[in-house]
Amino acid sequence: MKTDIDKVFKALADPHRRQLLDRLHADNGQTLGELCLDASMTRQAIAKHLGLLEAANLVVTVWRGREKLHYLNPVPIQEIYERWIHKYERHRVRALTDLTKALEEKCDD
Amino acid sequence: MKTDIDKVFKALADPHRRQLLDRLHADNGQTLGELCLDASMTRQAIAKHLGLLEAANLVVTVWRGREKLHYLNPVPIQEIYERWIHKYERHRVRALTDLTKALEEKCDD
DNA sequence: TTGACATGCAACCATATGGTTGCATGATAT
DNA sequence: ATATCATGCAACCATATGGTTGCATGTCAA
Repeated sequence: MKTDIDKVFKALADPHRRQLLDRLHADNGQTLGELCLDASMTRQAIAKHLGLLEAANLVVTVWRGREKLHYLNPVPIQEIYERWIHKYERHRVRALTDLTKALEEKCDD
Repeated sequence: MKTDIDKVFKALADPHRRQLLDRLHADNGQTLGELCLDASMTRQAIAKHLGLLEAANLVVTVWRGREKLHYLNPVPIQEIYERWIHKYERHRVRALTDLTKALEEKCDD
């Protein structure tokens, strides 16, 4: 079984999907049709990408008649930060000194 | 051609690779052999994962005799935050209100 | 010097992934 | 009512990905 956080990382791994999030970030609540304009792939391909983003809870959808509106959900991105990136930030300085020390020793040969 | 940031996102997409980063975070400068202990796959598989992490500049290596030491490089993770996550954080409240408003309208049917 | 040890390289395999095409379904507008 | 529009579903395909096995290379230690 995939963890929630794994689904989010996987969803973010594709540049097209990140671009879709960017487009929703610029203009929230777009329909599938709108998100397909000026795209270099078929509607079905984009619908699949949106499906993955939805499964990762990065996008939430609302039906309005026959249109499906797509909204950005910023919560999982925030969780990636808090549960994963943040801990590396805390010890960032130590990791960097480890690294530079190792690289210096390398040059002492 | 893959962008730098894309390589980092791709590298972070695999749970085994994130686990390797976690292990280096806990104990920096480990050899390949050490990183293979208690792992459920072959040395070669782990070496491939480390190769991707190195290509994404998330890990930097130093040779010491016949051993290869692996160090965590926190810089790309920080860049992911600054160049990508941060902008979503800034408009987080707006995105959330967009979302809840849309969900409320959905219930007004 | 020779054997053991740490790692690299390459071929190969199964499955996942990203994309396509074709058709089905349900809502809207005339 | 019916044609059109927005979307979903399913089969299919090529390539990417994650893993394996087998062998080669270079370093250390006896």
